[in-house]
Amino acid sequence: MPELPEVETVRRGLQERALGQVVAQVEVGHRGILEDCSPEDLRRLEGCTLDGCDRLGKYLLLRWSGAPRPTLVVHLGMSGQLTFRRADEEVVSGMVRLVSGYRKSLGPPPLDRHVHLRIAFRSGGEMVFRDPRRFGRVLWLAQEASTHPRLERLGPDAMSFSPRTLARRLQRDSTRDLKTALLDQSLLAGVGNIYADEALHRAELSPHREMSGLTEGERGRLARAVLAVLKQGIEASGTTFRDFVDLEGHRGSNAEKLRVYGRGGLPCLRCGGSLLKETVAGRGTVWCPSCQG
DNA sequence: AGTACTACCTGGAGGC
DNA sequence: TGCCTCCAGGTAGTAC
Repeated sequence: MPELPEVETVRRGLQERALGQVVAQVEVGHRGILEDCSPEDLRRLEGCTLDGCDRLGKYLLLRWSGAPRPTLVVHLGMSGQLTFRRADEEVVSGMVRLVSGYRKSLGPPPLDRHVHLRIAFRSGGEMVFRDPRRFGRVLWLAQEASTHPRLERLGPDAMSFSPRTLARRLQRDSTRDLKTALLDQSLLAGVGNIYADEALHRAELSPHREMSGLTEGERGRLARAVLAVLKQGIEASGTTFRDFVDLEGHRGSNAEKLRVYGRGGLPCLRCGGSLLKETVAGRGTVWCPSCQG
């Protein structure tokens, strides 16, 4: 379930490893992941150079040189994996490994049924988007200045806030419960189910409380908690429960740091009470009724 | 207008 | 062992 820290992990990988790559060939597998664009649109990337990689909430924005400077927008959905390997690397069990002795590509193998986009580079490397559950999406912005309804709906990126400005932002919410508000990408972009639960636990606030009913102190606590859990997730290269991997196929290490998500029925690590798992805002939610008030 | 709920999708886990 | 059912969740669309 890639949320802001997982997407940021992939972005940093692209920044370090894939900038400057020139596209040789674009292949599309399942075209259902394409939104408002066609395989023919994506093939216009051929000859373009990857020269920037930004992130907005859970969306990756891959900027390419060459007029009119197209942007490829990628959302990893639930199970999406974006990986890159150089010509002198191979993929073993999903992980990118250096191969001894440079081996020129013998031509790409057929796409596995979960690979929906493969971008081969002139260097012999390639970038692959794989997504078994197909909740992921790829959007195509033909020009630098163009945008997309999905991006226009997003609020400010969660990591763009200071604790104080985030607390002020949260104050604008109405009577919705905290869990619902944190998941609303138009309020702030990037928080998903895992980090919402972690933030609420850290802030010692019940997911059922109303945002508009928080005291100023509680809102400040929540804002600091949101930023802290996201920061911790980024530092651990993301949370891998099942599918998430970074650009090189490595799992993130934040799962072992989670204090509530996936721990329903187990003792609370803060007070020892039993963690409750229930459905809030239509999502599995784990929290501690004895210390989250 | 603002809010709430459901469909989409597949692999893995658990039950029998 | 094998088959069936259920569950996970981000987003858009629909219903209210």
